[in-house]
Amino acid sequence: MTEQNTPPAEASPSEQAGRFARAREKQSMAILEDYVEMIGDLIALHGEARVADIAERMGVAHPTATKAVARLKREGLATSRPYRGVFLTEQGEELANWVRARHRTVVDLLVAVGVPRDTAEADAEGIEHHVSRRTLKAFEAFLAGQ
Amino acid sequence: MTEQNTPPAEASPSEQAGRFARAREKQSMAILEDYVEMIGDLIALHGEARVADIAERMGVAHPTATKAVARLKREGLATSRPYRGVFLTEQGEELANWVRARHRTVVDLLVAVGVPRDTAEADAEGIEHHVSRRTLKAFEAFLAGQ
DNA sequence: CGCAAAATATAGCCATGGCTTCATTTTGTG
DNA sequence: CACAAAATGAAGCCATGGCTATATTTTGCG
Repeated sequence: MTEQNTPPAEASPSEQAGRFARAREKQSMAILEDYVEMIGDLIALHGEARVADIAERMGVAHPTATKAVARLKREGLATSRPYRGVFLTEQGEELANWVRARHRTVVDLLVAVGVPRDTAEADAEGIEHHVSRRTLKAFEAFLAGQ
Repeated sequence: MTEQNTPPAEASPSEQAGRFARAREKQSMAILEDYVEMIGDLIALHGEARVADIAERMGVAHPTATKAVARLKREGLATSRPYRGVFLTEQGEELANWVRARHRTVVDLLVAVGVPRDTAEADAEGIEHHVSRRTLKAFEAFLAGQ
């Protein structure tokens, strides 16, 4: 027994089920978002995104990055030709910009409430994907009122 | 073009790779944590956790819940006998308490920075799994200093 | 007490996102 | 300019976490 916690109370089963379902949906977007942002960064940095660089920075083997790119293409977020670099479609670029902005806001908020910068960067990598527009708005307002 | 964002800059490739790898690890713990917390809640509420209830509240089909329970047993977090309810081991209970406390803290922090309560509840379901101990400490300190 | 309904388990399918291994194409250098 | 090294692609494996469909066991009620 570590602590005494307030027992449940909570919401109705179906409400709760919906929350979990939505959290799972967001998770399926998360990897897509990560790759899109990464590709955007690499293009900004090197003029193009090579599969090898994507893989290295995502911390995965290249075939994994290749598969991810295939999925991005299927979703209309990226384009590529065999043995050439990867590029973002307009839609992909928009998503990358949005994701990058959200990432910054999340990090800034964490720092604003006292989280050390490097911890904030690390945690934001997972947190950001679950921050809804509503919550993001609240974060922005809070930061503005600092 | 939606916005002009600061280009990358960022951290070294290997640092970044490490962050993504860690975020992925946390993700693999997330579902485990969700189920453990849910089982703890149901036991507090009904004296036992039935597979059917777990499935309903998690918003999944029962075989999915059964599989999850099997994994929890493998990990030493839960026990069960065929056609009987599911219970937590001591380790499972500790985890459930910790997870529940973290969830509350995350919701409270979101509310404290201006997120509407129901949005906070929903987003917390995904966010909480990526909140490190360090960040949690910062959240607690911030809430205490309100 | 027996039997139908409800709960649980089992089997087998699918997609995802990792991986390794091997083939192919590009690249750059001697 | 040829060829080795590097980059990319293709194939196939594994675990996870969903699902449906089908068996089995418990349970509760007439």
